[in-house]
Amino acid sequence: MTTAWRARQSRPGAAREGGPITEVLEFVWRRKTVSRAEIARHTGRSRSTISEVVGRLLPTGLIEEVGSGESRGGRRPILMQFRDRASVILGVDIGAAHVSVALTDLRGRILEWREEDHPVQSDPQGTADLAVRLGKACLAARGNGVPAPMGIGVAVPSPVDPGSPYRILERILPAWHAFDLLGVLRDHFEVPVFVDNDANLGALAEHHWGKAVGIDDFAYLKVATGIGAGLMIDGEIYRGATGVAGEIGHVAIDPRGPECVCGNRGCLATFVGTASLLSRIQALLPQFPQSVLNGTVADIRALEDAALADDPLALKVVGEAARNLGIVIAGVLNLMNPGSVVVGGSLARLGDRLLVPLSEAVASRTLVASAAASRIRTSELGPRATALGAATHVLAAALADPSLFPGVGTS
Amino acid sequence: MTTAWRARQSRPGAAREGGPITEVLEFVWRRKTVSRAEIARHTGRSRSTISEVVGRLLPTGLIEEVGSGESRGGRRPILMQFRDRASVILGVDIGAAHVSVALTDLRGRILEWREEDHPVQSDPQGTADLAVRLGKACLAARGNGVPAPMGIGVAVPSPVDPGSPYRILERILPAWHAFDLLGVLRDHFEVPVFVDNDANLGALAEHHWGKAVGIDDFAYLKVATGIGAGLMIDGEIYRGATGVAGEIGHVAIDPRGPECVCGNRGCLATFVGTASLLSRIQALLPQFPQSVLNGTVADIRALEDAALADDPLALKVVGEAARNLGIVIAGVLNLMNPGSVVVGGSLARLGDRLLVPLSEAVASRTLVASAAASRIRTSELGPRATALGAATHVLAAALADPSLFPGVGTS
DNA sequence: CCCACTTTGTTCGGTAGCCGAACAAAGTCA
DNA sequence: TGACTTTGTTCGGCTACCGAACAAAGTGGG
Repeated sequence: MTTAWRARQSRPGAAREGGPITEVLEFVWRRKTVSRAEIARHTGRSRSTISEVVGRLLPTGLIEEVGSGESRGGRRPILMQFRDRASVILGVDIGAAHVSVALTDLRGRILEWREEDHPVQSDPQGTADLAVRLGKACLAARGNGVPAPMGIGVAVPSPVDPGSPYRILERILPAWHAFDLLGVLRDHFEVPVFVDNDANLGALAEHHWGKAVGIDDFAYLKVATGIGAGLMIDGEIYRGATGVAGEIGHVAIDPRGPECVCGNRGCLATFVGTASLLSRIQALLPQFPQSVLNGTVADIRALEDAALADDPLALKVVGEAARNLGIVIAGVLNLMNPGSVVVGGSLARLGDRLLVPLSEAVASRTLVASAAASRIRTSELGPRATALGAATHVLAAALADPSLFPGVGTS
Repeated sequence: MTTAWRARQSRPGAAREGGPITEVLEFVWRRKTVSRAEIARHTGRSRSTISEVVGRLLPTGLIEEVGSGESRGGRRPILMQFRDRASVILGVDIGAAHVSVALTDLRGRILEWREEDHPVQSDPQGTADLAVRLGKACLAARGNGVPAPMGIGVAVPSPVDPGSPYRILERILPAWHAFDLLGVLRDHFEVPVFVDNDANLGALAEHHWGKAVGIDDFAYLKVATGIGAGLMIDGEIYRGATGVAGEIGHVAIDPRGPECVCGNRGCLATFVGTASLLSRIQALLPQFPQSVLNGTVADIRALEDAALADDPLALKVVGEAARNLGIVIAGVLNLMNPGSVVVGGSLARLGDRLLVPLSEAVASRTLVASAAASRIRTSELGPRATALGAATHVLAAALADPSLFPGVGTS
């Protein structure tokens, strides 16, 4: 029963949301230094309004005055900047078999980092305790200078229901049924806690710090143990009707392909999942006796390292995966027409070794008109991208509504 | 350079856009009859605000008072309703080889209908003239009772650039390069003109009058001469970065399939386009000598009629197309997780004969969790859906911003 | 050096939008 | 008949924002 009436003629660049406080805050955040008059010019608000808003924002500590700038023929402007160190954020990455925690400032810099393997699937309480412990370790390592974080973001390897984000993981991990991970974190740190799917948060990280800065419509593919996509539409993460948008692991790419655990044939997951890649190595080893992978323990990191060393077997396996990935990405391009595609996850470190065969597969399956095909890139955020995205979620919430975080200027 | 900062924690049902005028207008439109107090309760605004807004809306003629309703224990409410006949709208459907025009009231009722075949692809000026002539014929047929329409909506069989919607059709139809169809219509009727892609407008029509009423996230597939999709996301039509979102005709579904005009292999268009279906009939005719299609002129309408008569050959061809369509729809479900899928276009009249094999193909390719798979339906709007959607676009614009249409209450 | 002109930032009414309270009108129910 | 409800309107007030006016602080030409 949502509002049925919102379609209208598109009006580019006329969107103004969240009120002037948000507007000013986001503008200051984006620039290095900026004056009141400049804000007024760029936002279209009057100088008096901006002056008043800035006056209310200064005591929060989120922005600060920082000397005066060059004159443009009149009085010199008072420059202001965003206080990146006004507070800190904890970003928690719950992986399939590990937990990692990043402590970041408000500019996405990772101040501290803790990571530990853990049987996440079978042990919810232990996972929650571990997340708390790692988070406390991050805070303790910074000493007295850093007070309580302004919020905690959590990335989970599972769809998140947009309606009730506090029931998570149940679908995929039965042991987590009704376990309140967020409640544990909230009780321990006493700050707001946000959750989202890991691929969605990876997309958010790319949107703020990575290859999708300034691009409001793009698709992010996380290629690691599993495979998932995060879709950003008009600057917001798209979750779909029931929160499972982007679950592309079981898109069929070959009706005659191998059987998948989901019961179908030729799912993408049967071609590019970790397990699939490793078994593919085993199958091809006899043909590549001189491969560095021969005799080693099958491991996704070993595969990546071998590919980076231009091992023929590794390159062949990666190339096959890239082409299959390309089939799905071509479908995404044709259907959604994103402005860009960013490939993340551990395989992204392969760079062009992944991108070249992938782009070829995409180009051969996309209309020439869809020039977006040329804008496929690999992420450079590395293995900490997911935790960073989790922290970014909190930052975005803070910029959108600073009143949610009253105790920011305490530091 | 759009606003980079809009991501935030999802807040269900808290969206309030367009100001109270729009809000009241849309609410009255959706209900049959409604009182001021009821509007206040449902919108969350105060009674005083609603009273004032209604006072400003009444003289426009868009809404009217219509007696009093049942008491709920106190004073009887003054009921109001939307004036469906306050104005009329022209909806123009530019097809591949025909032009059709619908004259509708503000409730989507088609008051007049004109249709004529025309070589659209090669004759832009003639097409524009025909559209003007059919539009005038519709208006003339209603006699003196109906004044000038409040606006004109145009559906074109081509992507529309969301940034500059006045350059259309060029990509696919070179003869239309720089031809200003919208300008011709605007000059002749002197009212606002809106354009969009036919599949997008089909989706809009379903959203207002068809199977997607009340559903803000869904995918509409138009299956006719060609195949295209219209995506509605959060109540708005999604166009993608360059306006070609939903162009699914060349999504690859079988890497070993037949070659397509686009140069790839196994495109959806090679399986379900009109030409493909007809050639498939020819290929199978020898196996079905008793088919009613034997000896007739190959024609898409004949195929549909035969299928409706349960002709085995027709059912086989339709079933194959449905299964191939199902592969793509499964991909759409996995990627976008829409709340519903509506299949439109001429093939939709086959109903369950299309839907049953299609749903089977989808179910076998979708995760069980994605219950959305069960919500695939065929449109019932019929062959006038596209023109109706074009008119609906104008209606939606009017409800969103009634000030755009000053001369409404003239009738 | 002086004076006209700019730009910045603040102050100060004024306006528009919306709300809550109060109130009259019109009803129900015991 | 009287107490209580609901509706719709009026009115005072609050908030957000703007434009105009102004002081502060600069530039540049003569």
